[in-house]
Amino acid sequence: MTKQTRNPQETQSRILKAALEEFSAHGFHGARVDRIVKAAEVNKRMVYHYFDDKEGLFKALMKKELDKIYQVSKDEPTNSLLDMSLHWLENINKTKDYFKLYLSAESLMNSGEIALDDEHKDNFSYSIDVYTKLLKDEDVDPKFFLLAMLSITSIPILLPKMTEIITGKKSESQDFKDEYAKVISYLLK
Amino acid sequence: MTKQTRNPQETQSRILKAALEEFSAHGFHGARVDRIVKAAEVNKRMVYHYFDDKEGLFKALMKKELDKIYQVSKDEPTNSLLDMSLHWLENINKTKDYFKLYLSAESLMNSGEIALDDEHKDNFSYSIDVYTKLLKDEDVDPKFFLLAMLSITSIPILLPKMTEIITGKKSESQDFKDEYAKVISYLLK
DNA sequence: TCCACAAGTAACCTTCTGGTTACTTGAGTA
DNA sequence: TACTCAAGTAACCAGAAGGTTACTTGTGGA
Repeated sequence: MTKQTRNPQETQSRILKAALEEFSAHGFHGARVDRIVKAAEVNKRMVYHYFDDKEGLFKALMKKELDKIYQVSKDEPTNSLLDMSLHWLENINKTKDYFKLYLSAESLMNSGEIALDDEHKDNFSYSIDVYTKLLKDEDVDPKFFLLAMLSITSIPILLPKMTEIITGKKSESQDFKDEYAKVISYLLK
Repeated sequence: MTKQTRNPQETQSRILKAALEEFSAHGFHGARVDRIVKAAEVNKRMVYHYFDDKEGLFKALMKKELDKIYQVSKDEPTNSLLDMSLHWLENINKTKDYFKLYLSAESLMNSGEIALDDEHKDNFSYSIDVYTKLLKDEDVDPKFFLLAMLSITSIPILLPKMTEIITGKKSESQDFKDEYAKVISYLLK
């Protein structure tokens, strides 16, 4: 196999990689196509060739990252509330990018600028089922419980700066996770 | 007092009001000065006259909204973890706008586009003190505990769409608050 | 071997958008 | 009353940003 002068798949994945960086860091409106193109070292035309427009690129990324959520979801334990929550905390790095992209999507959806596919919405039914069983004797709506758990695990991703200001640790660090896991254990004891 | 044809204070507050809407809905980069100007029914020049530039306007808003946080903080009960958390949930509408603005500020800070005044950082020391006392016999770092409580109360604001998808209720509704309060009670029982 | 089409390039275009210029008008005050 | 300066207006501008045009080049199949 000789080195190819053309490589559509690599071109696409280079674009996606650079776009993920850009959208995560700056959000949809803050992201610059020219920066993506430069970082990916591809011709600008290629972005439009493969993804139609900025929005198409964004949606392609969302889809790709949603798959990673499924991966983590697949391995979720079902035996206890605590283990489930710790599982999501443990896998924060895999779900991180999706949440960051989703944050942009939220306001875009609210202002009617984009509509997300339904697969992004059907994402929670499995977890709700499990929570329903585990919480059947409690006066707590499993859907609201899920939201609370989601909150706890996603905030360090969505507000890394605030997280660091408050706790003094970077949310990616093991130190952070260890100490935060104690809080979750305390809440679910 | 005759009706004035000029009213600098009202002009400023009209700009601020419209800007809050715009920045909350679209984030800093998604916000459009022209839309703010149109909604506020003022001349575009006035924005630059009073606030220098888009960033100045954004910072002025952040400052204004931070004051509301202090208001809620001032009335925070100190007797129990549960009451403290419920207090923030109860006052979600007052703190809402600050959180939404802060969300923009996070990525702007990370990419070095703006720097926030220190007052936005010193915001948590009081709560940490209270938590420290209440948690003195537990193996839990109060700072991390604060982060968890902050997460739970802020996510419905930051991700209203996701909140609605999961729970089926709008995060502003009393229905939502009542049901969510049960989760918090369960966690802090 | 040749052809059709996907892959890739460079330069360009249009619209949007934050910000400005140059000006007028009203209000407090000496 | 006249002067000064803040308040307000309309038209304009430069540059940024997303997207396109018109073109060349490589590759896989008939």
